[in-house]
Amino acid sequence: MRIGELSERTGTPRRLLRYYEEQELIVANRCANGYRDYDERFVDRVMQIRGLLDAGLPTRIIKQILPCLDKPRVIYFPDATPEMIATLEHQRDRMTARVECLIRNRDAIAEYLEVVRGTNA
Amino acid sequence: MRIGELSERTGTPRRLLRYYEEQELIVANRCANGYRDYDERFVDRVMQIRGLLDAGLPTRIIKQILPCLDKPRVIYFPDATPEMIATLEHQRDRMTARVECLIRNRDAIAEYLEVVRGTNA
DNA sequence: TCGAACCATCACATTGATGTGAGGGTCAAT
DNA sequence: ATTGACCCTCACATCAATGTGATGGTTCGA
Repeated sequence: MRIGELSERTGTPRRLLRYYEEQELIVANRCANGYRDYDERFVDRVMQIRGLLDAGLPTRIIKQILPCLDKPRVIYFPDATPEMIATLEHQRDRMTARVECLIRNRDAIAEYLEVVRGTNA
Repeated sequence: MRIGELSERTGTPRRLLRYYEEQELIVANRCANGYRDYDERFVDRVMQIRGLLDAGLPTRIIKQILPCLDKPRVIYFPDATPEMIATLEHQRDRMTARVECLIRNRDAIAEYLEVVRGTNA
């Protein structure tokens, strides 16, 4: 598929798909005429990127963790340098902290909503 | 306490404490000489702000949800307009989505790390 | 062959969260 | 009274993510 379809199917502006490519989060094939050519897997991949961006991870970090998230678990051990592992562990812990913070605050919001609803009902 | 102490105790640059005030996330008292004056509660409050920012929420949204997160649950119903409630519900759902995305990806990272560790052990 | 609807690159603008520094008060200790 | 360590405001700079538009090539159907 071309960039327009991927854009529609992921709800992502073309501009951003090109930007993600520039940041090396995705690598598109090119047709003979220079058009980008994506296969189905890019839909999930792009949604994953958007979710992570939305959750506060910068592209630089996403680029580092994406390669180890591929579905058919293919691990290229050459990539698994000690530094890489340390980075991943660090990011894993940061994500856990984020999750806790989000849950804590979301629950507080939910509780507030319930009190308000209960009072107004 | 003054801004320097709050900065140290929260690990937040003074610049940012002033920025949060400018964005109306916090409102500092002023001493006679114009210095900002914070009490203990600002420590938690600032950490909460930082956590939410780190989790990808913009100050504009944080400003909206903060008032309903105060510990001694004090609900000012004048604030609880239908729009406000709708906003809160929307943010609550977005936060849930973020949590799910983060957990999914964090677990994938953790799994990767375990496989790598297992293989190298 | 012409126009619509794609695609490309390039470049400049904006927004939000920050960094940094200038220019200048306050205050406590010397 | 001076110095050092605070504080103030203001303003410009930066960075990442994103918007927007200029300029031009490709494809396809009327």
